[in-house]
Amino acid sequence: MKNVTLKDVAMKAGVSPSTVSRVVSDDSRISEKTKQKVLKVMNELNYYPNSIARSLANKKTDTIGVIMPSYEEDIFMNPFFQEGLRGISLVTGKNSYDILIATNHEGEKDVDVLKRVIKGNRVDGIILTRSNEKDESIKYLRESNFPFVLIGSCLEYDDIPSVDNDNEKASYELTSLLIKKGRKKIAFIGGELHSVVIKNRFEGYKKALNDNNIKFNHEYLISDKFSEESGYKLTDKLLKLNDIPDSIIVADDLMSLGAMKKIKEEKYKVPKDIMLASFNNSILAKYSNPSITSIDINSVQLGKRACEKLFNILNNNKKLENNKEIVEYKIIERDSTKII
Amino acid sequence: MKNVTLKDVAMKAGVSPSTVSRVVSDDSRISEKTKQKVLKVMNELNYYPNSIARSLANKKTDTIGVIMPSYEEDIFMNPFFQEGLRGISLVTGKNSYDILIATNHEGEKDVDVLKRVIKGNRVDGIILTRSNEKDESIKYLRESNFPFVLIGSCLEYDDIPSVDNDNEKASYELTSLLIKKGRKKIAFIGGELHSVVIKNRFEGYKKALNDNNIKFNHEYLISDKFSEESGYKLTDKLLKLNDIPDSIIVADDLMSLGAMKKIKEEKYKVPKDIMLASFNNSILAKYSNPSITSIDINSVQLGKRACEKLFNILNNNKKLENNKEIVEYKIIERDSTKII
DNA sequence: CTGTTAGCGCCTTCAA
DNA sequence: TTGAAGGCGCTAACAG
Repeated sequence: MKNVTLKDVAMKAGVSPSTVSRVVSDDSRISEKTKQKVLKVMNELNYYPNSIARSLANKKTDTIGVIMPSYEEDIFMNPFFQEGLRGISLVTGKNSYDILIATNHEGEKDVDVLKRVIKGNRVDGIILTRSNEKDESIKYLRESNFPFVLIGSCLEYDDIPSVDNDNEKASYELTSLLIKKGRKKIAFIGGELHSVVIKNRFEGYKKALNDNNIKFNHEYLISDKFSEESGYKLTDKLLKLNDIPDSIIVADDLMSLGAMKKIKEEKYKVPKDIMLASFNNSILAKYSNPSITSIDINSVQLGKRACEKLFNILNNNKKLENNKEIVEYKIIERDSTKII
Repeated sequence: MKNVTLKDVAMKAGVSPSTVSRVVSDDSRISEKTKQKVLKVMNELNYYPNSIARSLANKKTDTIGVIMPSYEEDIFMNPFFQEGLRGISLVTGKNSYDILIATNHEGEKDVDVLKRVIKGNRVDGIILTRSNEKDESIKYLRESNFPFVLIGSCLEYDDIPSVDNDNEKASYELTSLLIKKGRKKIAFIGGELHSVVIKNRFEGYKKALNDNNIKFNHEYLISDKFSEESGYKLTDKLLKLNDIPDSIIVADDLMSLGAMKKIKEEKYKVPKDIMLASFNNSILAKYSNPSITSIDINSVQLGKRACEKLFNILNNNKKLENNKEIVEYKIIERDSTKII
């Protein structure tokens, strides 16, 4: 069963293909009468435009590419990405766009995926969902001048359109909260250190210590992968120090669950012996026992704003809006930092 | 800066376009020598094929469509979809495919999205991530004879290529577990009742009751949306009955957290007063307090197998393999059903 | 093994 | 307001 083409519609309606094309793309210069006639035939024939052919002709795909972690990475499962995707899909839907999730083909590095997708004309724009130090993808996108928005921040360039929380400030506040509660031996557990988010959070932590005349103890900074298991292992290290911390800032809820598990196993009490404060405020933090104080980073909003910004760029709505947009965070204080 | 085309490569290499095309598609009937020559030029010119043009010419997009819940639905946030997507992306990557997430454009119903994507030639195949009773999407896909695989089951047709757990059996086992522990007043909290998964799980529950000569109490079956909040509210209803249940089967971890919260608020003890057993075994179940017995449905595997099945269909690897594939589940028993 | 010739289905000048 | 013609970049016969 062959697909109905624009030509078929044209024939049956007794008009030229270009006329039908104009109806499809809602061109104004066309009489209401022929428009209705064509629409009727389109309906009768159950015609749908071939979007591949359209894309080829007008160089527009009505698709944006979202770069997620590759399936091998633990972080793929972080609720953050799902929430961000939800925000993005809300905006793409409103703009009649769809989303392409490019996956790493055999042997492809992240930049290769980008190149293939962009040079292959598969998308009109890109959303990056995270950033690393000296990020190759950002570098490539910037140099190729392809429309994109970063969820996160970029350390090297100042002209990257991006949406992010003020992670440094959030971390500063979170650390200050612990200090206010009388804690001085505050450790920091992070995910991969080349990740910009982690760097920012670490900076805020260090600054808070500094501003409160607490000297930074190198033993108290440890980091590894972004997983629950890694939270567990890192905490184990902390608890084996001669001078164990009285509180921990953890860069992600998932990791903090691992941390909590280890702390309990070693018979320490949260928050009495060790306070715990974390980031991302996924549902995990709320239902942990004790519940975990966490920074709500509003991931859905991050995705939403990133996508809106991308559409602004695509539509050339001048870049009057600031390149770097900040989404508000909120400290959700829970039992893990409440003195009882 | 115009993109380098196949033609440019052909000229510079001194061969015809078709020769270059053959190199791109790794056609066998071409001499190693010219192949190398062309590859060299492709490299020099930094050529990438325009995949839109390819698709138009050969009617193949190297993309599969994954139908997720729309952004308005609470269930969008269920970890299940993220895990399934991870499994899918593993397989698409291996097959050099990408994933299109079609979003509901303004005013589009679910079937409309399907039609647009399929008739628009945007994908080679579709993966449906859930199913409802009298599912319009399934009906449409089946009738249009478009390659697709369902993660889940279909009640109406027997010839739908699908991958699913044996949810009825799983639920039967879970219920039997509670019965074995001496519970007789077992309630069932489900998500939307038109969802096939819920129906299956409910059937298993009922069958287990039946086989154990426990009469099914209609007051003990309640259901609503697939959210934490709905779990909370539904449990509230249960606890207001004259004869409150001594255990609850909950159709999803997220809901069971809501249930747990309500139970605690009303000062009942889990598992002593009320046992709780749930489905999906997301990390939430593990870290709840008390931890929740849950069925591990192996979502990543569901996604993976669904995608592999889809590729089998696309490659005409005869349908020798059974249409309905079952992925094993596992009961993970935790504190919420352990008598202490 | 390689080149030539037509399209794939649509959009976009340009002319009428 | 409409139609004709050419082209988007690539592939698929068909020759040779």
